[in-house]
Amino acid sequence: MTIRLTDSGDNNALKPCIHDYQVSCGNCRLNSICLPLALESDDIEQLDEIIQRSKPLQKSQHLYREGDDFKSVYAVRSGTLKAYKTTDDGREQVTGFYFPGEILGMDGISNNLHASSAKALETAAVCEIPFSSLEKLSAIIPTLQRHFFQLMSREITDDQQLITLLSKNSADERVASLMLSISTRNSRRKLSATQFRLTMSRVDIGNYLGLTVETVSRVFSRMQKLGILQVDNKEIKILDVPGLQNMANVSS
Amino acid sequence: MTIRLTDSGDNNALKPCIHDYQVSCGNCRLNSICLPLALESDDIEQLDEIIQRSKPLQKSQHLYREGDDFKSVYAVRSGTLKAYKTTDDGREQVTGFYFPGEILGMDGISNNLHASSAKALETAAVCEIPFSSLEKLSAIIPTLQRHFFQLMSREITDDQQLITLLSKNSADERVASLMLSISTRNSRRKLSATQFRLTMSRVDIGNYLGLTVETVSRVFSRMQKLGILQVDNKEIKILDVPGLQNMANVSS
DNA sequence: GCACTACCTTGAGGTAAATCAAGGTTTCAA
DNA sequence: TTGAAACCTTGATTTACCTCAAGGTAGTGC
Repeated sequence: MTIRLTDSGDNNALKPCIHDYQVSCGNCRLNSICLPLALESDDIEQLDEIIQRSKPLQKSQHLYREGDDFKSVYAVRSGTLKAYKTTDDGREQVTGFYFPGEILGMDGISNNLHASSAKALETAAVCEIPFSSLEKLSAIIPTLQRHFFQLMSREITDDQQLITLLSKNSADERVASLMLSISTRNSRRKLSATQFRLTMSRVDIGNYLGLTVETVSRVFSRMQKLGILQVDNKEIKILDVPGLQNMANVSS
Repeated sequence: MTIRLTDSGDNNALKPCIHDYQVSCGNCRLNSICLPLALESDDIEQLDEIIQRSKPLQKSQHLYREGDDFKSVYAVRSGTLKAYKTTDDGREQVTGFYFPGEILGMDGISNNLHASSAKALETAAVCEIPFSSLEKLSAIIPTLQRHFFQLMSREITDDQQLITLLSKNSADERVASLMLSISTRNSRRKLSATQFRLTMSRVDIGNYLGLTVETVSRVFSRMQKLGILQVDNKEIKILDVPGLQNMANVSS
């Protein structure tokens, strides 16, 4: 992962130094679910030019902090991040988990300051999209403008979903819903919908769902006992999808 | 508010018939806090042209319903509206209250379907802003594009605020926060920050804050007993602003 | 490999808010 | 003006989740 300029003396020495975080949107395997979605190939090239790819974040490193000047939004390339706010009385509120192909940082647009902090839950790579360039490009590529409006709107509906979950659902329902959400997002990325490793701690999950660690832990134990989930620390296997959906209280 | 065509026989009879919902953005007293904010006067004229003003909604009439085709976003001109979703098991989740100068309907952009319903809490007038026109205009008026991005971002941060409130705060804190929010939004519109009439029922408040009616009612009684609020049914008078802020647990 | 720390689980007991219940008030239409 | 429906308040009881407590497990740096 480190840049090794002293690798070799021959003329092709630079080639192996083009690291995978320098892959362009056109080649990126996430382009069908990420910002380039629905763009023409020459539009993708224009988008490519404004995007900055930097070296990966280490676990627990911050991408930005609440109150930082807002300059860019970010697309997750690999790994997972959590976004969180610190409340007036110093406690933490996790506002979202972000997986590859998802965009974060849009909450900073309104005041030109990041409204939340973002931290890597594991080694993670992101594409930085300078917002001023994105604005200019949006004005000339209607599809891009539309798509970015849709992404922001999506963030709103996701938040509303969480509001409903927090306001109306039991601990069991909340945890079940999160497991289903992770499952769905995994399958969008062509990963297993039934088996995955949680990158966030029980504390983070509880924090996101408005529950204590103990409650989250008890829900997992209960689900395991019911044969809905197989839980081995962070390793999750969904054994009974309909059972989980039923527990989450969702129709279909 | 009623149309009186038989008012008078003289030539000026039509003048009083130009109702206030036909006022242009340029003349609207809300233009400093609404969508035209920060626009140049000729830009405002262009915006004016795409905006449709129709006759007011009666109390409990819907502006749009969850699942309706998404065509427009709306700016509240007068009155109050609530946005709500119906959960899978048929219960209602209020996702927001909208006051004059505020924009609603942006959650419909992501799927081209309204993600929530909007209902008037009292007689209310709105300006309809067809989204496709707004998109086109945004591409040629950078300030408008920026401003609309900011409005959407603002909706996201507001939702995150509510998420935190639901996840971390007690019933007292939630109700106190809502009272402060209404107070702040009133003063933005040059109305009294300390005295107002609630347009929503206790059920709506509870629904929005993730509480039952009974709890909301008890919190109001408690606040009254503590001399923080004077509550006379829907009429609210804030007697002790610092006390209310203290109860809401906000740092000033 | 060991020790330190962070993380996870389980149990017992307490509590804020939900539920259930009943009576009062306001609103609105006939 | 009256009656019905919607809305609001207050009390008693229940409950889901929190808090406190303690022990176990996994990960990490020396």
